[in-house]
Amino acid sequence: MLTVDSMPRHADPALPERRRGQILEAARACFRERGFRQTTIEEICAEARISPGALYRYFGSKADIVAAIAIEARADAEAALERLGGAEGLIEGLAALAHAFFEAFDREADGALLSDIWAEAARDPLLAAALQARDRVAVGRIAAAIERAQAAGAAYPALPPEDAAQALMAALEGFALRRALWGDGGSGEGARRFRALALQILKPKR
Amino acid sequence: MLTVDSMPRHADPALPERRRGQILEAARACFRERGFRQTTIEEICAEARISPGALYRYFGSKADIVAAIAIEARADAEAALERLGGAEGLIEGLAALAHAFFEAFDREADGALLSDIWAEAARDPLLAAALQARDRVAVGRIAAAIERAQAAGAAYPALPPEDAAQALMAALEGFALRRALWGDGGSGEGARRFRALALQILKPKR
DNA sequence: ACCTGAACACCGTTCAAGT
DNA sequence: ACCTGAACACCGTTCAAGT
Repeated sequence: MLTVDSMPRHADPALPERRRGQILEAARACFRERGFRQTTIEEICAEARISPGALYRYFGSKADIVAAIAIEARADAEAALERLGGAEGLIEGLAALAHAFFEAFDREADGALLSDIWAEAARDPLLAAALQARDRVAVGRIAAAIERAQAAGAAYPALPPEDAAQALMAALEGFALRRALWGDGGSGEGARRFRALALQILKPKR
Repeated sequence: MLTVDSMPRHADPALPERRRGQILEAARACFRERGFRQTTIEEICAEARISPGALYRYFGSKADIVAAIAIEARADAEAALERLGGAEGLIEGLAALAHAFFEAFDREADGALLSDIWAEAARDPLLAAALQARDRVAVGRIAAAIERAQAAGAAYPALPPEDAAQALMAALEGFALRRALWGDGGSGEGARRFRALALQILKPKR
């Protein structure tokens, strides 16, 4: 016989999102501690106080978990894109983007996350597409900012804005990788180098 | 009783090198077919016609095998560094380097090898150091070529030669990654972009 | 000295059973 | 509806035994 208490209830609609957050939080803690490959699902489960079976209800695979973390980290960094004005703010804005980019990956894990996500993307077309989509937004924003600066007479790249933006993003990732692999330059060094490059590419010829 | 035939013989001193080559060859074939992570040691052994026990006599781990392949691939690409003259040959030489770099990784495996090696290096300090050593040579050679070009009046980067060289290598790796992850541009496209960037960084101001 | 291949160890993932 | 945790599957690596 059904009592009020035994009546079927609707599931808490916020549960999935909460669980995902709980798992990502735990995973981030573990990755920071031991790196992506050395942490086991079991460890993430222990940290999240959840069973493997439950975890796999919310993420399809271990790779999905890293993907989610890496995409969030990039999103954080790319918030700096919103503040990208044209004209004189351009170089400073790009330097801030670089700074945010490096910071985000330093914070979320050691830099290993950066290369792990690329390795993962190389064999997961869905992840590759997700990264590409973010990249396109970034390149588009930077190119637009360059065009605004050009219109204001504050930048004269010989490269088309789109190509310049592509080169800047490629270099940004290259610098980030160097930083991750061999701690190239302390905290501000990568950002300083990136800034110098941006200046060289974008500043007006005399 | 010892007969001549049963007397201990000196081992073939060339055997280790031959075995390593045989294993690397087999591994390259497998990686090209299926990518690094999907190929198992067992498959490499089958391709090399050798047992797991024998394989582990010549390589300490699966990661060591990838490392050896990646370092060879880089060495191939960097042969272009030797041909890096100063003055007007500079830009063309850099374009050739980029071309060789992309080619080498296209050939050895899909581009996944590029990101796999970075991911591996992020947790293997020995590999990271080996890559860094190669990188330092490359940066040094490029910087020297820039200085020669400057002395000849053919290049006037506002950046110090060393910084310009670092930026070029970072961008080269960034372009290579884009290429690997989302096939950015066909065969010549990455090299073309890199060339345009080098020109922008290095060419004299008017 | 060099090799074989069965056994081991270690995870990522699944699934039958619980509430 | 959501969860548990034991079992499974798959590989990288080792090692006792062979030649």
